[in-house]
Amino acid sequence: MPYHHGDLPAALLDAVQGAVADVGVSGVSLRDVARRAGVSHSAPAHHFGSKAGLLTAFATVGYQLLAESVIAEVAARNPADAPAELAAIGRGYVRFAVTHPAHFEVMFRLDALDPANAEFTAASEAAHGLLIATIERCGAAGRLHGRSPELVAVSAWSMVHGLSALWISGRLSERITEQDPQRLAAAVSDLFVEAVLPEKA
Amino acid sequence: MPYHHGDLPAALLDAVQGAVADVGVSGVSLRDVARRAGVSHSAPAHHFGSKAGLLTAFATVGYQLLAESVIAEVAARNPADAPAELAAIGRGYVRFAVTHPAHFEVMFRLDALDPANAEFTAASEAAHGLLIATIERCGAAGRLHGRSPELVAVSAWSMVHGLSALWISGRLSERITEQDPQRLAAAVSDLFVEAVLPEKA
DNA sequence: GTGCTAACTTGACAATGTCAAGATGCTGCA
DNA sequence: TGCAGCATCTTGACATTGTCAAGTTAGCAC
Repeated sequence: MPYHHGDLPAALLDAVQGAVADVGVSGVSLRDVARRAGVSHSAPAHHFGSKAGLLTAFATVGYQLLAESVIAEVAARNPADAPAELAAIGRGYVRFAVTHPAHFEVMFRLDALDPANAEFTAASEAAHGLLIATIERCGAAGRLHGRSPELVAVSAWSMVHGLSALWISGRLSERITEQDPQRLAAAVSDLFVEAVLPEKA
Repeated sequence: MPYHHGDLPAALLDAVQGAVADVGVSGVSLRDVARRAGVSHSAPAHHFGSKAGLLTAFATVGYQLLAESVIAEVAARNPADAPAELAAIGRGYVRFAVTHPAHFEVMFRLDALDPANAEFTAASEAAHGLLIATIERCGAAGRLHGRSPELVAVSAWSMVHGLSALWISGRLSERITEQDPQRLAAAVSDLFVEAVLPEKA
C-alpha cells in the first residue's frame, strides 16, 4: 500500500457505492469509506472537502452515468420518430436507476449535498437537456397535439422519476406482479407515449 | 416545565417537523429533537426506541395525512366519474407532499426507517388502497381501454410521486415557468386522465 | 399513605465529521 | 545529482451523535 495511492479520489467514489449498497445512504460515514479504500480516516475530506463534497462528487458521476444510459438506450433502439425516442429516454432513465441505485439515491438527497457545486449542476443540466431536446422534436413533429412542451416534459420526467424512486424503495415491487423493472419501465414509457403523443389526434 | 409532559410523543413528532424544515432530514438528530421539545437528550429514545423508531412514527403520521389529503380533495371536487376521482387523488397526493414536505421526505427514506413496523405498513397500505379502489372503478366504468389496471395504477402513482419528489427537491421549479405546484399538479393529473382514460376509445 | 409502574433524567461509551499539525514522497530546477 | 516546494496522506484532537444502563420523579391503585 503505497503512500501515494495513484487515484484515490476514484477509489473513494467506488467505496461510496459499496457503502451505500451495504448500509444505505443514511449509514454512510466518511470513516467507513476511508476504511473501504484502505486509507486514513481523514483522507476523503482532504480530496472532497467534506462529507457533502464527497456525496456531491458521487452524485455528479451519477448524472454522467444517467446521460450515458439514456444515450445508449436511444442508440440501441434507433427510434423511428421523436416520440419513440422519448420512450427510449424513459427506459434509459429507469435502467440507470435500477442498475445504479446508490447513485440515484444520492443524486436526490439534496440536503446531504452541496447543491451549488458547479460540476454537479452542469452534469444535471446536461442530462436534463437530453429530455428537453427530444420534447422539442416531438413538438416539431406535431405530436404534442397542442399541449405545452413544458407540461409534457414535466409529466414524462415525473413518471419515470417516480417509477425509479418507487422501484428502488421496494414499495412498488411489493404491490405488483411484474418483477422485472426494465419491462415495467418499457410498459410505462410506451403507455405514456401512446396515450399522450399518439400518431393521430 | 413539569416532569410529566402530558403528551411528549406528540410534541416530539412536532419537533421532528421543525427540525427537518430547519436542517433537512440528514441533519436531524435525536438530541436536537429533544432540545426543541425541552426534554432530556434521551427522552425520544424512551418513547420511540431509537432514531429509526422516531422517524418511522413520523412517517406513519405522514401516511395518515396523505390519506386525509386525498380523501379531502376527492370530497371537495365531488367527481362525476371514476377517472375524475383519479385526477382528484393525484391532486391530493401532490398537495399533501407540498404542504407537508418534511413528512413526505421521511416517508421514503427507507434506509432511515424501520420498514417492518406494523403501524407504518398498515398506514402505507391504507393510503395505497385508495388508489387501487379508484383504478378498479375506472376499469368497471370501461375507461381502462383494455390496459392492465396494474399498469395504469403504477403509471399514475409514479407520475404524482415523481412530481412531488421533484418539486420538493427544488430541481423542478428551477426549470419551469409554472411556480404554483397545485396548478401544476392539476395540469399533470388532468393530462394523465384525459390521455390514458378518455371517455371514448 | 404506600407500593408500583410509567415517564423522564443523568451519565457514560464508542463512533462520527471536521480541523490543525505533522509526515511522506513526487517533481521541477540548479 | 541534490534540494526545495508542494500535493498527498496521516495523526491526533474536539465537539457532537445514538444508544444503553442506572437512577430519579410523579401519577395511581388500593
